Amino acid sequence: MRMSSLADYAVVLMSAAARHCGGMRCNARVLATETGLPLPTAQKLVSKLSAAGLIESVRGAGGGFRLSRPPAAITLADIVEAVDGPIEITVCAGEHASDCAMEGSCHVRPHWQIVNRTIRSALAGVTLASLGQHIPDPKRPEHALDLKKVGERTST
Amino acid sequence: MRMSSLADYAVVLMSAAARHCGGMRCNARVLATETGLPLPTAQKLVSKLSAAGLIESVRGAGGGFRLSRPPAAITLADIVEAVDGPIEITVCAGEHASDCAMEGSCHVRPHWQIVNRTIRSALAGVTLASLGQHIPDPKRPEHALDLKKVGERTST
DNA sequence: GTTAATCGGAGTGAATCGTTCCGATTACGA
DNA sequence: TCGTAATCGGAACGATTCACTCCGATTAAC
Repeated sequence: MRMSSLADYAVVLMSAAARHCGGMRCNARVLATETGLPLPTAQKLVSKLSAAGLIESVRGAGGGFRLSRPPAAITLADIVEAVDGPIEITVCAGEHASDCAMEGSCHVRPHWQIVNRTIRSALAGVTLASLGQHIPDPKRPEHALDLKKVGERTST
Repeated sequence: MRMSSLADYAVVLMSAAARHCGGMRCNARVLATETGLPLPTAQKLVSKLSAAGLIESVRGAGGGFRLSRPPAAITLADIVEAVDGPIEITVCAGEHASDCAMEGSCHVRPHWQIVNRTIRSALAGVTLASLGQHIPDPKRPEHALDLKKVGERTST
C-alpha cells in the first residue's frame, strides 16, 4: 500500500516549481538543486510531467518549462497519475473489466471500486496551491507555531 | 499506486472464510479450492492473518482456523495491514519521523498524512460483513442511484 | 506410541522500480 | 548562414521488492 517514490518526488518537484518559478520559466537543473533530487531523476520526472500535459517544456539553449495551468488547477491526483498511471489499488478496481476468473460472482470488486474512488478524491482534493499553505503537524500540537515560522522562512 | 496482490487475495480469502465457514472451523485447503488461489499462497496468507490476530489457527490433524472476531468487526484496513504492514502511501506519510533530509521544511508531508488518513478511513469503512451484501456494478448507469446509497452505508 | 494432517518459516525466481547514461532537438552567438 | 552549447526525450542497466514454492516443526487423533 505504497505509492512509487517517483510520484512522491514529482509532487515535491511540482511544489517547488509552483513556489520557486511560479509564472516564469525554469529548468530541471534548478529544481533538482532546489529539491535535492538527482538531476537525471528530475529530468525523467520533467519528461513524464510534460508528456502528461501538466507542464510545457521548451527545448534548446535557454529553454526550460513552466506550469501549463495555475497551481490551483493542478491536484495531487494529476501528478500521481502522470507518473504512475491510473490510480488503481487493485487490478479489479479499474473501470474496465478485468481478466479475473471469478468476474461475475466476485463480491469484493464493487467495494474496491468505491474505495478506489475515495482514494482518488482524496488526492484530487489537494491542489498545488494548497501545498503552499502550511498545515500544522497534528501529531505535535505544541510545535505548530514554530513550524509555521520555519515554513515561511524556508519557502523563500 | 497499487496495493500488493497478496493483500487483494487476503481480502478474497477472508471474505470466503466469513461466508463459507462463518462460525465453524475450516482450513486453508478448503479456502484455496473455494477461491481458486494456489494452496501455498493460501497457506502463506493464513500464516500472516494468524500472526496479525485476525484468525485463530489450530494445528495438527483436524485442525484449521476460524475468525477471531465477528465479520462486522473486521475491516479491509485490518486485512491490508496484516499482509502489507502499515498503510503508508509514502515514507513521509507515517506518524513517526522520517529520515528525509528536508524534514522540518517540507511543505508536502502534512498533506500526505491527511491523504493517508483518508485512505485508511476508506478501507476501515468496509467490513467483512458488508462484503456479503451485493453492490451493483457502478459501470451501469441505471444503477447509479443504488451506488450512492451503498457508498453511504459502507462508510459507517 | 504411531500416524497423519496441518501450520510456520526459509529459499528461489521473476517482475517491477529507481537510477543512470546517451542521443535528438533547438535556440543563441559569431 | 553555420557552429556551438544547453536542454529535453528515450533507452539501457542494476537493485530491490514481490510473488511463488518447497520443506520442516507441531499437534491432535487413532
